This record gives sequence, C-alpha cells and structure tokens, in this order.
Amino acid sequence: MNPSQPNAISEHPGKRTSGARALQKGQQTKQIIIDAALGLAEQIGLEGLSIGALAEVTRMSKSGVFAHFGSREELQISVIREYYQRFSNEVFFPALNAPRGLPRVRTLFANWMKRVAIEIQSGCIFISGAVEFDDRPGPVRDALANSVQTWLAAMHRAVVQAKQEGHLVPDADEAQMAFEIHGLILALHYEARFLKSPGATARANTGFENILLRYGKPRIPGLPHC
Amino acid sequence: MNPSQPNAISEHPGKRTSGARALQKGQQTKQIIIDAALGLAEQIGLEGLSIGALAEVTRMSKSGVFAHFGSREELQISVIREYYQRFSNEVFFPALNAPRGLPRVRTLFANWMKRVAIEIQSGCIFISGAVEFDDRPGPVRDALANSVQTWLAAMHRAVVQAKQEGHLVPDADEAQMAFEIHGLILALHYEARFLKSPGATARANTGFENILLRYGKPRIPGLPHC
DNA sequence: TGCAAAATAGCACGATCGTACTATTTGAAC
DNA sequence: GTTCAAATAGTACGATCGTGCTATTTTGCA
Repeated sequence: MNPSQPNAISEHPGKRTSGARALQKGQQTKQIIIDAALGLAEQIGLEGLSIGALAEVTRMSKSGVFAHFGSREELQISVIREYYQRFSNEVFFPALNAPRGLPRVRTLFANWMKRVAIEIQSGCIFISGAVEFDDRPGPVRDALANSVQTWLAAMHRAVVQAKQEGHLVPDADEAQMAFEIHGLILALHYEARFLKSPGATARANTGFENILLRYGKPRIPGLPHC
Repeated sequence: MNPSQPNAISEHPGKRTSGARALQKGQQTKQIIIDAALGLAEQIGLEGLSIGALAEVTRMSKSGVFAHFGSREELQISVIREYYQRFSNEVFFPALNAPRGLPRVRTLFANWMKRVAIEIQSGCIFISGAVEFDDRPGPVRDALANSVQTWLAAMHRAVVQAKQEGHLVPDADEAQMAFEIHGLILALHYEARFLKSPGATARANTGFENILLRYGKPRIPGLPHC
C-alpha cells in the first residue's frame, strides 16, 4: 500500500538472512534514478524535475520511475539527500584531516570553492532550491533547509574552533565571519553562473583572504597570517 | 496582427492629436496586469507566473490578459522592466542626492538594504530570476541580466568615484569591493528569507562596515572612517 | 449618434503534469 | 521448475499550461 515502504530496507542494508550484500535490483535502479534526477535538478531546479523527463532519461516508464518514490515530493527529498551526501563527502569530511582551527577553516573554504567551481556549470540545488522553496512550506523545504543548516553549522563550528585555538583575534564574531564567507560563495555563484562575469572566482578567494586579514591573528605583526 | 503593436504607443505618449493625456484604457489595464504580475512573480518566481493565475487575480479572461503581451515571454520581460524601474526609483536615484564618494556609496547600500528588508517577505526577482534563468538562454534572461548588470555597474561606479574623491585607500580594488558588498546582500537574502535565521540584517550591516574598515581611508588613524 | 478600432471574452487545441489503477515481467527462494 | 513477491510497464484521468481563432463588448473620435 505505502509505496515508500521498500525504502526502509535501504536504510538497513544487509538486514536480510544472507548478511551484507549488494543492493537488490530495485535499490539499484532507484539509485540510478536518483543519480539522473540529481543531474536534472541541478540544471533545471527541483521544481523543474518532472517524472516524465526522468523516465525518458532513464529509459523507463513513468510509472516505473514513480513506483520507487510514491510521490514527486519524495523524489525531490531523495535528490536533496543525495546532494547533501555528495556535498559532505567532497567538502566536509576531507577537511577533517586538516588540523583544527584556521587550517581546517581554510580547507573547508577551499573545498567549498572547488565544489562551486563545478556548480558554476552544473548548478547548485542548495542555492536554486533556496529560491524555489523560500516561501513554499512543506517537507521538501524542510529537508533542504535542514541540509543547508547542517552544513552552515559545521562551517560555523570550524570557525569557533579556530577562535578557541587562538587563531583569531579575541573579539572575532564567529557567526559574522561565517556569514561573510557564505556571502562570498553566493556572490561567486551569482556573478559567475548567471552573469558569466570573469574573475569572480579570484574575487571570492581575495574576499576570503580579506576576511582573514580582519579576523585572523597575525603571527608576526605586519606579516601574512597563518 | 502583431499584439505587441499597441505597446509602441506607450513609448511615445502624447504622440496623438490631443497631446499629452492620460493613458488609454488598454494601457491602464496593462499596467494593472503588470503590477499584479510583479506581485505574483516576486512570490512564485518568473517561471511560476502563469497567465491563468494572473487572469484570476485581475478578474479578467485568460485571453484578455494574453492579448496585452502576445506571449508569456513578453509578459515576463514587462515584469522585469517594471521591477527594474521600481528598484531604480527606490535605490539608485534617491542616492544621487548624497555627495559623490563614500557618502553616496553608503546611501546606495542603505537604500539597497531597505529594499531587501522588504524583499525578505515579498521576494526579489533579481535573485530568484537569476537562479531560474542561469542556464536558460533567451530574451527573458537577457532582459534580466541587463537590468542586474546596469545596477551593479552603477554601484561599481559609485565606488570608483569614492576612490577618485580620495575616500578609499589607494590600493582599493573597486570591483572587489563591489563584489563583497553584493555578497552581503545575497547572504542576507538567503539566510533571512530562506533559512529565516535572525540577525542576518545586522550581520549584513556589520559586514559593510568591515568592508569600509579595510577599504576606507581613515580620517584620523585609529578613529572611525567617514 | 454612429462607426471604426481597440479591448476583452469565449472557446478549443495539443501538450505536459502527477498519480491512480491494473497488467505484465522479472527475480529469488524453495 | 514452480511459486510468490518485487519490479516495471501500460493506460487513463483530471488539471493546467500557452496560445491560436473567432466573437463580443467597449472605447474614442467624426
């Protein structure tokens, strides 16, 4: 009856008798569909995602695609989860290898910039989704907002740690710093992707260094910061 | 034959025998439609704009609305033009009363912030439209990009003048400064409208002061800038 | 007041959308 | 190989979309 029932299995892989095992057929195709849906959503937005177009891309029937999700909203949420997971794997987790404090903040920003550099071509559903759902309440909006909040909180936490480690000036406002960094990323995305104005990437990087000039504690006064 | 033909009249008001005069009936309703369309587009986006919904709001027939524009694209472009005009009247032109240089830059930013404060509730088609049309070429995208570019260029020009007036440090990069200001506005819109996170307005203002701390030439070293 | 033109309405079309409902095919355990 | 459930396909429905075409109403001027 409930079409989202089978999904529960995917959250407990290997629960079946034979222990850990490759995904069942249904889960495989579901993943294929989600991959295709993410690609589509990055270009035309979560709202532009249509099951018909998705069926065409995956060479399945509309109902075959639909059965995996049970509703368009569930499909959109699946796409958001997939994007969040990829974003985390590319931007967040690798930065944990960098030492706590300013080096990790630098690495997070660098990874973020790498991601955005790709998204200048492909599109970013954290940004496009925010615009599409900014006054459309519901589970899709909630899923998206939660994902974004989680990432922004992680960034903020890294800045807090940098202050704790003594890498920032004592009166540094961590939330303010995170806000300004977020602005640089958004301006880069806007000016590079929409306006196609050259040099935006360099300006985002320069902006980050400018932020550090203000908030970073100079190692030796007058010399570059760590 | 061509439904956009009557529009040509609006570009030359008063060309008819009786000299300057109130808008003809058709132009009046067209303006009413555009006003309603702008209100709708701010909430649900330029792509979400539908002639059916617009007809319902204005209590006209679909074809009655349609006849004024001849195509949905022309309607969207009319909305963009209307928005651009209002934006200019609220943000740009009033700032020309402020003295050239840093005071005018301050006024431009303050007016921009006032506008965004409203758009946190209503929505901003310069931002939502950028996301909707960032890889959808065509006349709508062109109209939108031109409007945005014009405004950003005006902001940039004000910064250039500020440097010419000696209000900025000699090595100030005007484009960089404009980029960072743009980022503050975008972060404010994102975090306030989508994430509904409190304090974003204050952070945008603080960010602007931080930018001036870096680029503004101190009147007396160690004291606040002009 | 009458007349041409402008403005608005009515209607129909093909397309696309999400999603029920039913039928068929596929896969895995016995 | 049989069987049963999972996976996929087929089909249809109502809604909405943009837009063309033809009527009807309203307007502005002689």
